[in-house]
Amino acid sequence: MRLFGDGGIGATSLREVARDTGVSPALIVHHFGGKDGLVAAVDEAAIRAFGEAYRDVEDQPPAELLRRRAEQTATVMRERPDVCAYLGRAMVEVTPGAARLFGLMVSSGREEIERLIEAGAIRADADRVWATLQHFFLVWAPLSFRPLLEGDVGGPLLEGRNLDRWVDANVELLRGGLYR
Amino acid sequence: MRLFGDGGIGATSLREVARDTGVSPALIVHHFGGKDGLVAAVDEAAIRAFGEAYRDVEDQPPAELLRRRAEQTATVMRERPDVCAYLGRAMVEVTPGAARLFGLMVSSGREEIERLIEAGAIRADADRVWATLQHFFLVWAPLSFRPLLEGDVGGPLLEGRNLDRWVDANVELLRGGLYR
DNA sequence: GTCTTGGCTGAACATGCGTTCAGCCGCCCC
DNA sequence: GGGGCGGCTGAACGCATGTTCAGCCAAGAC
Repeated sequence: MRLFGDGGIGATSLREVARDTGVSPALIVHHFGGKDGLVAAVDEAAIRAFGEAYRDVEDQPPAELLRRRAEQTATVMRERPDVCAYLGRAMVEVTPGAARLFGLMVSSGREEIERLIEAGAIRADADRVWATLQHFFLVWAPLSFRPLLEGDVGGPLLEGRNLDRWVDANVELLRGGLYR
Repeated sequence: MRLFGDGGIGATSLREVARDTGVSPALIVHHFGGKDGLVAAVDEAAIRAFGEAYRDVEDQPPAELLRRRAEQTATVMRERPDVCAYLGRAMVEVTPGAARLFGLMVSSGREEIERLIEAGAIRADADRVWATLQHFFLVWAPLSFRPLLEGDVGGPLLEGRNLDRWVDANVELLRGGLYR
């Protein structure tokens, strides 16, 4: 997961993984059936690790729910940067598991938005599809653009106190916009 | 550009490009000095094509400026989907040119945000760094996530009338938020 | 008509890839 | 203590990649 996340999935060879793990390439094939199998296993592990952060989040007031979601992602970033780096890559390399996860997040996000609109917590004239995607992008783009962020913005934008600032910025943007 | 945008830069071989163009792989090497040179040339062409859409946008009222930016990107998506597909890929594969472009967009976006804050058009307590990145993500994420969007959401989300909806959704989110 | 030039190619090269497979070797059962 | 077994490996395979290079061949100069 760490190697795939750092170097990209397609660009990381089985031999690299084997060398890093201290086993032979043949063993990886033996266990996982090939590189695709390995990717599928890593997908599953990453999705499980990420999904665990999203337990018991129901029944919160809308604004708090939003903050909770962002905070949970920030927590995963802090505690399992490898998982986040991997999922960010997997999303843009369109791993089967990542596509599944995306489908899940979009459809459940969509349902939640519908619910929030009905409850009057979100503007009724909001575009349901794009509102869902905006939520997704604001949370996930930092993961997928991480190499770019760290390479050019410079600082460790996705660590420490900066993550709190990121959560705050997202919550404030979604609550009240940026312009006045 | 089209092949790199569709299949990814690292995953598209020189031979594929040669076959599609009707020349020999050796000619590409002869002209561009190798695959890296070809990527650099495509980078430059894409950045130029994309940059041309951003001419003469100064001196607009803030809210209109925002809309103009989004509309210009939407226009490029409509007229040069190849450029957008390529740049979306280049951003996540961190091509040298894409990193340069990202640096440029972030620093100029940052300056603009400062200006808008001073002018009172943006909340003074906004986080300058993250506000810049939010703008960037909302505009660029659809480009980089395009394969995912089309694969899973289904429809041609980045075509026709959907692009207008995308622009509207972004403008409304940045102006007034989503929740109330 | 001949010569020169330069765009362009086919064939080959070294390298690295994912994968296969015969077989080693330490562990557990009898 | 001997025998079977399964985790694990080294070496090889076929293939695709980026790159090199000697040389073809049409076009322009004289």
